[in-house]
Amino acid sequence: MIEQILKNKIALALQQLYQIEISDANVVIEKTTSDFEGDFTFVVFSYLKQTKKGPEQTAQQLGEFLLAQVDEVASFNVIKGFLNLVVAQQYWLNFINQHHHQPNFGFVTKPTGQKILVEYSSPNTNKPLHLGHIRNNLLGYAVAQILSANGHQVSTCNLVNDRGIHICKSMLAWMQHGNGETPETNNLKGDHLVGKYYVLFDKQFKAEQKQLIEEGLTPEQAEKQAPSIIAAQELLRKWEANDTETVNVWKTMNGWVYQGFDASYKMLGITFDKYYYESNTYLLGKEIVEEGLAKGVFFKKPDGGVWIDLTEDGLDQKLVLRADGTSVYITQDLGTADLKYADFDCNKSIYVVGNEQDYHFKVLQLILKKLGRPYADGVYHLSYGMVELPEGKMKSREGTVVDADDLMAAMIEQAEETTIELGKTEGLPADDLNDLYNMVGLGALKYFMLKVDPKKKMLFNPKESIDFQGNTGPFIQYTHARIKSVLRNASAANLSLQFDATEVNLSKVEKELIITLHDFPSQLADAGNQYSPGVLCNYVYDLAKVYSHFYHEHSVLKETNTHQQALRLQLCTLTAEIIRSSFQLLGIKVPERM
RNA sequence: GGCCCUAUAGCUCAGCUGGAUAGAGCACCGGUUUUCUAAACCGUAGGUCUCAGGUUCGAGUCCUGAUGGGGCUACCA
Repeated sequence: MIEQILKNKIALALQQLYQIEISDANVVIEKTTSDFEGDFTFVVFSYLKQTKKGPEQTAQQLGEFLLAQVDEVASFNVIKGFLNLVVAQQYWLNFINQHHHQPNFGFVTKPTGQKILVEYSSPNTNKPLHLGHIRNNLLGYAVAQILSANGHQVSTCNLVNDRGIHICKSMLAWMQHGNGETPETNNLKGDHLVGKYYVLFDKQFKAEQKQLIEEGLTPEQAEKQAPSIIAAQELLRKWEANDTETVNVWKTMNGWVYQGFDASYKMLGITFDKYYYESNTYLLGKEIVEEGLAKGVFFKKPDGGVWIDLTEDGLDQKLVLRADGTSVYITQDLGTADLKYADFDCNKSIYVVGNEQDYHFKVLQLILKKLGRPYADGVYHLSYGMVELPEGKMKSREGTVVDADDLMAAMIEQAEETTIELGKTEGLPADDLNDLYNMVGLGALKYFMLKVDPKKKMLFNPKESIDFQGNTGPFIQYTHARIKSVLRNASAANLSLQFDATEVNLSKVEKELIITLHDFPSQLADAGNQYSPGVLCNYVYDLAKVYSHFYHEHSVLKETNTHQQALRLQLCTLTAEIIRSSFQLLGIKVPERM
């Protein structure tokens, strides 16, 4: 790529002209702002002390050096300390000619040797997935795909939180009020059925608390003494004692939930290489506590609880094992971290988990480091912000959640309405239309969630639904469909894809399009390095916009210069391919027509 | 109390390791269809980048402090 050549030669120039020693990796060049002539810009200000010359003079000398030494540099101009370099048209034409028909252009095919495990989704099995889970799932899936496209060996896993007091709450309510109701008898999706009883428990629990408070108890007392919660805790004890009936109910209800989750995951288009279940892992980590005590990393308090003192690292003291010998969250996570490392031998382990657990993961990584785990440095918490509604935070127990299944269905329905409204249904069979509604509705949803910087909280307004115009998934899908249409027509007319470089002229927008296409590999790398699908979203949107501009300025099929036409066809081909492959990484499908 | 995140146009968001006149979309107003798909394109308008200092050739970006919003931290996961 040209950037590398330029950096290399700039480093050489600095060394030969001014005896400045700098590695080409540290040379920074950027794309020239559109208001100025040139393709790449090198800013000389920071080198002036060493060159002992003025900015214009320094830039001028560097420009002359590059012009003489680098074939690809056609000309240059200097404005203050900015050296603008113009790359020869031949370079751009060669680039498009070489890569226009390369599938998965920009993907790293040579393995980096890095093994990465991405844990995401990690749902509780007491209620259906909601909007927040959608963000998690899409992020985890997309990040795994992007890392894979960057040449890493990526695996994914889902740590299912299938035990604990919250599950017992749903179980209890079902045992009390379910009358044997099942997903089949009621034709209700399994996870929704279980969620219904979770809400029912909470209602009952709240009512009991209210009554106890009226009877003179404090709110704290009422919360602890309500019959429901006592019964749920009893159920948890029975579960831990492996009581047959309890375990059977637990298995049955979790089974319903898994069926429901599978359907939702399928709809979302996400998969996992491995499932971990907390019921199998929740006892892990106790040996590590022993190990830590022996190593002096942990210490025991008089009551028997085991702690770690992280005050020197700017954190607090943290409990790692209760006085009664039972685990806390971090105990299990230590054990699970070891387990994952044993299973996958990964040098990078990514946890896609909400930002309310920032502190927890800081602690986890710190403990792993202090224990001398070889994989500790590779632990990375991909923290994402909450999805908020206009009314504020979602509360699953209060029913103010946006359900994942409902939302997806609503998006697809919206896509259908809009498609019909625009009269785009002509000539397509019903099956294809249904596929299209799915692609567009889910594409809108996915793009909407992925384009936002993960660490920022985001606002989702279900009433306004999601736009299909502007910076959206459907706009980009539409761009793809239009290109495909052009390519279909071109193929029907047997148009040539070969051009002679001496017979073509690059217009401004054609060149802009080539430069944007050329930039894809580095954007993909950025998205990988930053674990941010948003980088890719913004890039593809930018590409689609540049293409649209090109589309409106030039016609392809009616171009009479066959060389120029071939060039344009190549531009179309590569644009469509990059849109397709990028969207694939984001988990979004692209239609051939829409 | 301590720690973390965040603040950019009326709204939702970009702005990469500091670079030239801070960008999109939506909404608003105006224009474009004998031209390969108008879910499109073009144009107008909209900004003290929360505030105050500092670092330097140069700050939306880095540092310090203040304020607003969110989160975590007191044996839940």
